[in-house]
Amino acid sequence: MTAEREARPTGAPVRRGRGRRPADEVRAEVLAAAGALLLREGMAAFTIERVAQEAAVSKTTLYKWWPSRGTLALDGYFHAVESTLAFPDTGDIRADLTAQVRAFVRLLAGTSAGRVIAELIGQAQTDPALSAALLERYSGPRRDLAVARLRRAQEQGRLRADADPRILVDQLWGACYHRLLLPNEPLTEEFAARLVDNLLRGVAA
Amino acid sequence: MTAEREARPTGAPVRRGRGRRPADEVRAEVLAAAGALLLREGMAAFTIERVAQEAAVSKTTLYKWWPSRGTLALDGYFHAVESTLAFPDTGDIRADLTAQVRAFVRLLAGTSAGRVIAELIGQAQTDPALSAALLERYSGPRRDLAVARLRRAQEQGRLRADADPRILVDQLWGACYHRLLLPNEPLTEEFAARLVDNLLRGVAA
DNA sequence: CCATTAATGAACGCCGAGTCCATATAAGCA
DNA sequence: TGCTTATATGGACTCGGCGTTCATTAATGG
Repeated sequence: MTAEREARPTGAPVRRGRGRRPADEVRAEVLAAAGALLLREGMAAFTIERVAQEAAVSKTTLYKWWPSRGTLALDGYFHAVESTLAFPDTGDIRADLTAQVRAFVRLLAGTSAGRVIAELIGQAQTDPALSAALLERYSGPRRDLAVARLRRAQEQGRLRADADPRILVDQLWGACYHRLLLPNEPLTEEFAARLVDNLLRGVAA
Repeated sequence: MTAEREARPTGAPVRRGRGRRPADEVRAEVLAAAGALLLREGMAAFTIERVAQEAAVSKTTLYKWWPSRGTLALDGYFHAVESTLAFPDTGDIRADLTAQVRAFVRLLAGTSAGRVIAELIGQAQTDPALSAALLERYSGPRRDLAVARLRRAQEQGRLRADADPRILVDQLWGACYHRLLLPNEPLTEEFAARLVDNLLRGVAA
């Protein structure tokens, strides 16, 4: 008697009946809806109830698969931006660093991803599950890539051997996060370039 | 007829009757309760309702004076820690920077202030009122002090004249915030010292 | 083709946000 | 000093999201 056979136009999943459904299908719909909602309206509007509604899925399903709002948001973000994890090595460490930090600044300041990342980091400060996921799946891997590239530069004698690559990462990307999260000063590509410059040349007179 | 004349022991304000009360008195009780709650249980437990209860004050009063949960928390934090804003100038820029960044790391990693600051910055990402207050009353003034000290070093010829002090601030304190907010790596005093070292000497081979 | 399995959806209780209105008290005035 | 007025106050109220429970229904496998 339930005559609910409508074609799904785009984006808006139709309400299905009750009962078991293929997990993959549901998961895909959830991630799509979560990512879209996140980029469109930000973390403030990103509520479990809202995601359930937009994905045409029950809250129970969400709670079954994701431990917290934050982790769901993180998965939605990854699904939406399809981040390409790579750190090219042209042999020129200065050029490579500058290119990477510039690209990062462009991502943060030029797209809606910046706000989302800021809100995810913010949410992580009071959401242990998100914090763990963020470290393991986002900042950790990126940090590792940068450290690896810096280590190679050290081996090639382009960088002082006694400089800790892990600390350099904080002084390059951490500085960008600083301007993202506490925006007293603007986040520009010129800023990115000067970060690299300061560190390589040193600023002592 | 209301026989409610009890001595206020410590910390726990007695319930008063209805009606107007001296604003200063109420404000002091609110800030004390807010600060204590914040340091004791963190931002997750810091709810308007909870503060109202612990300060023995009605929610209406809180909403009348503070635009958001975050700004109330910020005021409570300042009331609790009595931050001493100073940036000594001994003439030795390296020593001064190292001392300041070290002290900052000690504050972040060694006391409960670190968690609170992290949670405030986190909350600010989705709370415009807190964001504005944080920039104007916390990060802004601190940034200005550091920039002023760096400018003096430039005038004295200790620092390259073409280095932007504002960017150096990001590469020193921003790096610390990075390890605070995305704790993939530990936040130690040795880290603080090496931040200064890297920047002053440069890391190019 | 049917029995088993397991995800689903709706409803429920709880809690905190933010608002409204009658009230009691402090402040102002005579 | 005594009264009036102005205003902060407190409790009640609505709204919305969280997280859970339980009967239901479809997918799965023999």
